Amino acid sequence: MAKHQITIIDIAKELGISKSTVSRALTGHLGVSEKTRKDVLELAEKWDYQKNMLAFQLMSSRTYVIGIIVPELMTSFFPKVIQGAQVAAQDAGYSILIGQSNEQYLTEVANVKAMLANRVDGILVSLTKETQNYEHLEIFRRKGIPIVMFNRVCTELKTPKVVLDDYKGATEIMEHLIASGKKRIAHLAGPKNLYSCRKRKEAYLDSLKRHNLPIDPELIIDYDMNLDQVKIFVKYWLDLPNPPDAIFAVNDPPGIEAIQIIKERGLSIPNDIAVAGFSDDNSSQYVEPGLTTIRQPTDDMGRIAVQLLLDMIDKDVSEWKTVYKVLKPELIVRGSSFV
Amino acid sequence: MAKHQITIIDIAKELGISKSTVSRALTGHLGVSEKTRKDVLELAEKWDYQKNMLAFQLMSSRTYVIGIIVPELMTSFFPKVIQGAQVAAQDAGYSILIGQSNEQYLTEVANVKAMLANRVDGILVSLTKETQNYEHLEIFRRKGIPIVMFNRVCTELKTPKVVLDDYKGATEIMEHLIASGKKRIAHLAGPKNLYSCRKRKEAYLDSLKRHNLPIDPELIIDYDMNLDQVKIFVKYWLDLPNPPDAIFAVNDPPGIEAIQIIKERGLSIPNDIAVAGFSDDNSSQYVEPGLTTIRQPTDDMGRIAVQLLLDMIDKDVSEWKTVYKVLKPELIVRGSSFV
DNA sequence: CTGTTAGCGCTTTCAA
DNA sequence: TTGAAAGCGCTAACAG
Repeated sequence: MAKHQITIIDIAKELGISKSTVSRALTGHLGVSEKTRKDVLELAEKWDYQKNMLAFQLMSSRTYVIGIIVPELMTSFFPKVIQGAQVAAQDAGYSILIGQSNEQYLTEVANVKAMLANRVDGILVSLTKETQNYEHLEIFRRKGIPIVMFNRVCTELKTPKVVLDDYKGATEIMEHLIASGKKRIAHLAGPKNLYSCRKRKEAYLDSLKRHNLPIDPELIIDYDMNLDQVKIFVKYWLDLPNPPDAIFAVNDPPGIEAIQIIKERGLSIPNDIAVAGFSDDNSSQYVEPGLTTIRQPTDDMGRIAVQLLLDMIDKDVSEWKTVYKVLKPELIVRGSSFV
Repeated sequence: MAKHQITIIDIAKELGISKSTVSRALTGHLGVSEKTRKDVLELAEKWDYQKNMLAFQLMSSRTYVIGIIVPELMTSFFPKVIQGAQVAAQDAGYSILIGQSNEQYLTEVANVKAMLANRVDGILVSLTKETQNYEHLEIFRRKGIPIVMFNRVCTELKTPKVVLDDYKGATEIMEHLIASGKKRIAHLAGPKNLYSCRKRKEAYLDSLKRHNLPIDPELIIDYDMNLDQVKIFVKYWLDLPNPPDAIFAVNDPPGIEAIQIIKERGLSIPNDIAVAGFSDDNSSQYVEPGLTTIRQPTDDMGRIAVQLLLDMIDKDVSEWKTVYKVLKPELIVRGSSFV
């Protein structure tokens, strides 16, 4: 490992000047003669000099890196949010360090520790479905490192959050299904500790009440995001003496899965059973029929989360505000609920 | 910004001992009294001490970070490879820094520079569709930082590569289509500077020749991965006096798009026209009919790439071998080509 | 305009 | 078993 990374000292030696002068020339400071500056820049270019950020970060105690921890990258949702975040971060001179928790609490904790050790200037977090303890995130506040939650947030932490108006989105789905004449709507609910899933379920229940439709406990199943089980749940519903005429899934993957199963049974979608999901996954437009869903403003979510974070960086903990930013959902009606 | 990150000095001060002793206790070195070790560890735990990796990395000139640069995260392919890489890296005590080049050469260069500045111990790269100049990657070799290419590789760089046997995969697709009785197979080819796309095209041409099928230039269109244009190309083909009876797209997104367009025309898939893609995107199983495609062993690809990289780290540049690892494709036949 | 010094937090000598 | 000093590469402060 003959890692010969060029340093300021190398350049200084070659040019026979002091390293501080080289540093000044490189950072574009005033007070360097035109000739010296030119010599330094030329040699740096020729030798592929790259500032050792490690050293710079160590002395400035700033890394200009924002950590972002997401539960998964398989559905298109998080990659889209990351894209939005990346653009905003880049504009402000920050890089993004991505951590993937794979929906596991322990991996999330490990990611958090790694980010802490790497001295990120702040982190954006979207929780795993398992996370119920927030000790690992509270450390950030204690250490004065800003943290912004997005999408998968929790009420226990006092910190800015960017979320979709899940209640409104779910209500739009329900209103749409009910307006289509559906009366026995089943709900595949998400993990109970995810706030957004609770909100969606709440909207489901409230919508039924508002329209004086009966709430049948048989039609509500808590789904822990294990796709393999969807088949069992949907078949259970289809086999009921009085099966549902619509299924509102907490997000798109199980909605897509449900469509497959219903088609296998030879039932008609949406006439026999309508299906709706949430979050507009890439695949949802391609299923046959297309899956009715809620589109989230992913770009905005990433951008706003970064902005909130940048606002906190440089400010004292005492000045931090716990903004709660709620974004608007957009109903996307496709063939799974509408002919 | 009252960032009060606990340091070894803080602990040393509190305990009234020297920082070197604290360091020794923390790193589990011998030659520390039981009591001192216990005191230090307890206080560290109590105060949430996190080693400042920046400082450690600066002195050890090792970051234990592997950079991975991918062109996009929207299709499920790269996230899957990353997942495989992440597991392998984690097992070896490395973290992964993800850079997304958005298929833009300049962004790729910027990513590379950022990784260099952050002193990653090595990088995995999959090129953008635009990349034709490899100067930014050659720097790594000069600096003694290992680099492994995967999926989107180039012949110009002497460095280990992990790729799918694109020629074989494309041949399997072609053999399958031809065996299904298709005789006028169109090919939506990928960007010319992507080696894997050239190989797929080569297989397309060779397969036609082998079966004494005519090669019609009208049926070969170079597609620059701009999805919007697919509509134009496919319509052009459909409007030919003698339209194709099958379309082999260089990857899945345009294949899926083609299916939509053909269906809009009221043509039957696969009877009138069969369609095939490449890489088995998540969405491909959900289109109607399902898209015939080639599955890549994404997990293996990520894992092997990391292994090759780790083999190079610590070794001198002179010992680096330019392994060329070729993985086996798997043909996935779905309704778009088979009834 | 340029050189010298000190220090970011850590580990690793070398001494005691 | 412990402490003191040096150094990783950089920049800011202070002299000259």
